[in-house]
Amino acid sequence: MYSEGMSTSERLIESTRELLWERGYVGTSPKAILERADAGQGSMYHHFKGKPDLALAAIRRTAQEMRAGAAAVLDGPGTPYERVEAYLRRERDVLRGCPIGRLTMDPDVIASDELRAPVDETLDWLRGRLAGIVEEGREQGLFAPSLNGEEIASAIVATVQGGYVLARASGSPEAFDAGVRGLLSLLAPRPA
Amino acid sequence: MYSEGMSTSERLIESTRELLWERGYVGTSPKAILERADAGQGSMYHHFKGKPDLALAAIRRTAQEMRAGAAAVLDGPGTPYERVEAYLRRERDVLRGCPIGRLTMDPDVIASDELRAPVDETLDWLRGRLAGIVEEGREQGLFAPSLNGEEIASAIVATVQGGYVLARASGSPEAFDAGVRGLLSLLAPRPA
DNA sequence: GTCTATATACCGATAGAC
DNA sequence: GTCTATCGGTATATAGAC
Repeated sequence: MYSEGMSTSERLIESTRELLWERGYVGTSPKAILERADAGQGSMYHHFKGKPDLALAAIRRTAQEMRAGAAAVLDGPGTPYERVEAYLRRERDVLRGCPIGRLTMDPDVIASDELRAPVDETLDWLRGRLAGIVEEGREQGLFAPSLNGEEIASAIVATVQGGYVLARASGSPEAFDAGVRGLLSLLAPRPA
Repeated sequence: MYSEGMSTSERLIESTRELLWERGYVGTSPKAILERADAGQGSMYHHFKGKPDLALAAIRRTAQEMRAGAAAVLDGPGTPYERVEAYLRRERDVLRGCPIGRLTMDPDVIASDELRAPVDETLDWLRGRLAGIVEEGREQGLFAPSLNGEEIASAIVATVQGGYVLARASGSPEAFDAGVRGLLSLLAPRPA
């Protein structure tokens, strides 16, 4: 399933990342992970303390990757509006949902401060980053002075996370795109 | 757990509704349902064909209830903006998440057209209802002519659904409320 | 580091007595 | 309608050989 150059522990983490994305924490069994990683029981319990420990490694890596991807867009060129737009219109595998956001619907993840931490930190970082960009745009007179950076940032991230919900419910990315277009139309910079 | 006047099949459905909300479909076992309903294996398989059949009854009822609750607010008095605001600011048990929306993160629900149908229909109905209200507001000159009812409606529902994600990630309703305030500030009617 | 064997509990369902 | 018994399979982990 993975390139030969990948260590067993790497294959375990990558398999876990995929399964957590597809099926969540509760829906992912060690057995399924081992089959996908082409590894035996012994390997998993040698490298990791158990399912929660392996999941934590997987979640941390996914969180890190998500941050890097978002940062690349948010640090890109353009006006604040253009950077927000680039983030919202960014190519996504919409029907697969957000590998980080979906974990918030997992009771065992929410019940564990350790597993929840990387999820919280990632979304919080994203909101903070967007809030700064919105504030920047407001100072430039691009956005109305009545807008609050933190609040708009929350609405932006929520629209994306909720867009996944709508898309998966309907089985089509259309609702996600509609929500993004709607938010962008509300956010459109005032004509100079 | 339930009033004595409730039939076994009613108790089974109610227990399933609670567990689906708390733990999702994958995370809910017949055993847990039976314990909560104070019923035996035999009762469940007498009244229902199995777990999917019972879950379907529970989901349909929850969907029906959610529609009725939303309709009560959306059909209420006030301008279109005020009705959208009433919907967004409506009291919610934010940290519990949406009992319908959360099902979209359940792989077994998404894999089954039958289980997914009530979820899809409910969110679709909600979007349609909100789209009508936004269109109404636009005709009244309350909202900019550039806005599209369907798109704004999608953004509204997505903000709510995504708000649950942010709240559950952080363990606090604050992010949900911030997103709602942000969206409302963007939507605020143009001064007449 | 990896393997196989083993363990206890639970999964979702069926059978048949009452 | 409800109960208990039973089923083959899986969940998550440990033990110990190699």
